[in-house]
Amino acid sequence: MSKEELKKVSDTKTTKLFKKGETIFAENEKLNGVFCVRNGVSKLSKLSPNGKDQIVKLASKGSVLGQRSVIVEEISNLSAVALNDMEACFIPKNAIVNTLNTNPNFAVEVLRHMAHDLKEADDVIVNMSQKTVKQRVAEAFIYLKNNFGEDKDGYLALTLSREDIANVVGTASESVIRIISEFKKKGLIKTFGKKVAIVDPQSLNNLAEAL
Amino acid sequence: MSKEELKKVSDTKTTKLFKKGETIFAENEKLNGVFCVRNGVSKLSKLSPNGKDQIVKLASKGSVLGQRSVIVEEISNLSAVALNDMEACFIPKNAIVNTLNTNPNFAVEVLRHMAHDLKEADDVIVNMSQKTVKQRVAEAFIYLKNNFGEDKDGYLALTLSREDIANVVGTASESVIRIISEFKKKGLIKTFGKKVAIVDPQSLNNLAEAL
DNA sequence: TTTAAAACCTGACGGTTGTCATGTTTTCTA
DNA sequence: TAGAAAACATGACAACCGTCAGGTTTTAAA
Repeated sequence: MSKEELKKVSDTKTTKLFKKGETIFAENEKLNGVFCVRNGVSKLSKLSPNGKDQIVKLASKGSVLGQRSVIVEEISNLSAVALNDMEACFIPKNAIVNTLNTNPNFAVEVLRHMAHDLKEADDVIVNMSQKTVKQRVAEAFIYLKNNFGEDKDGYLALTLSREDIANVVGTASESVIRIISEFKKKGLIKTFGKKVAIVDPQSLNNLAEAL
Repeated sequence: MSKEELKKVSDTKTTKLFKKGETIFAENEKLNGVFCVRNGVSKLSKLSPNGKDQIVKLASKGSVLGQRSVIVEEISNLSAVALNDMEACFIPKNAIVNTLNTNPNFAVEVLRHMAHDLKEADDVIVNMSQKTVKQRVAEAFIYLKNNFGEDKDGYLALTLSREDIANVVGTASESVIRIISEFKKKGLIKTFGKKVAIVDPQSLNNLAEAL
């Protein structure tokens, strides 16, 4: 959703706060508006029949949550949970729908945004189905670095639990833990508590791309 | 893309024919329009770094190919290949873009369609990352039945090669072959040449859903 | 119709990965 | 701050699955 267009609407709205771990909306919930992330990061996930939670996307500042469901007027297919303390503003459904129907530019902006998401989703499908767990973990670290950056000591700015990493990558947390300690032994990454820092980006990338 | 809206445009266009196996467009190709499928089925796939082709979507009558890339004005992220003899009409880029910018209804229709694709993609991500190969093969057969139907003898109307099934499911063709013969032994399916018929939909479904 | 190529099938085998079990460390909260 | 709960870590083990290697059958082309 376009930042400029949204600003018009969102600036008139008050900001909601969500604490770490708090649910913004659940799967199969009827949404009567979207949430625009101002601060913090949210995980969008879907429960699979085997009882595990698959994280489909990590949404940070500038992302809009729930737009898909609002547009097609369906209950949500994903749940959104705060990974750290978050600020988000709520935009009611009718504000969105009205603007969509009257302002072609807005519709096209939203369309562009969704087209981007769709491409990303295609890439995820290919990665999930063609790469090994080890490659996917390597890729996840690269993704976290590229999208959320590093802190002043070089550690990934977004710290995920081993469990959450497992849910991004689609594996068991034990496997993630094992792979992390393997990467450490090989000098690809280092850790401090839950924090992870990429030490050898080149080798990590080669591993992820199967070179 | 909305069938009504598209009809206006597409009815003025001539139909192109593609033979089985023919490429409609390749990955990383610049598209100057979209293809609207009139007849036949196309596979949309993406080459993964390990050299395997991942089929992301099967598109049949009514589907539009290439709209994502045209809308965001990027080269295509997928390739489209005919699985059987196809009829498709070509709609040039500017016709799409013009209508998008002037007709909000059209934009919203396209948006709805893309939102649907996005939800489907999310589901595929969950399936790929959380289910076993066996479950995914079972699900693929159910999908083929629900989306393309059966012929008069009860065989799936769309016949895929073992290789293509493997590329849908994200595995090796040998694994697909082995799983097919296992399903046959268990009385879940039967085959005649390359053709597959679902014999026990209930059990097949239970298997796919991990019940 | 003959022949080559492609698709299909099966077996063997080893690496990968999920599960269970158990122990340690960290985090949360009363 | 003590105790409980959650998260992290590691080992053992079996099932899963990809790969290789060798066949057979089907398809397509000469």
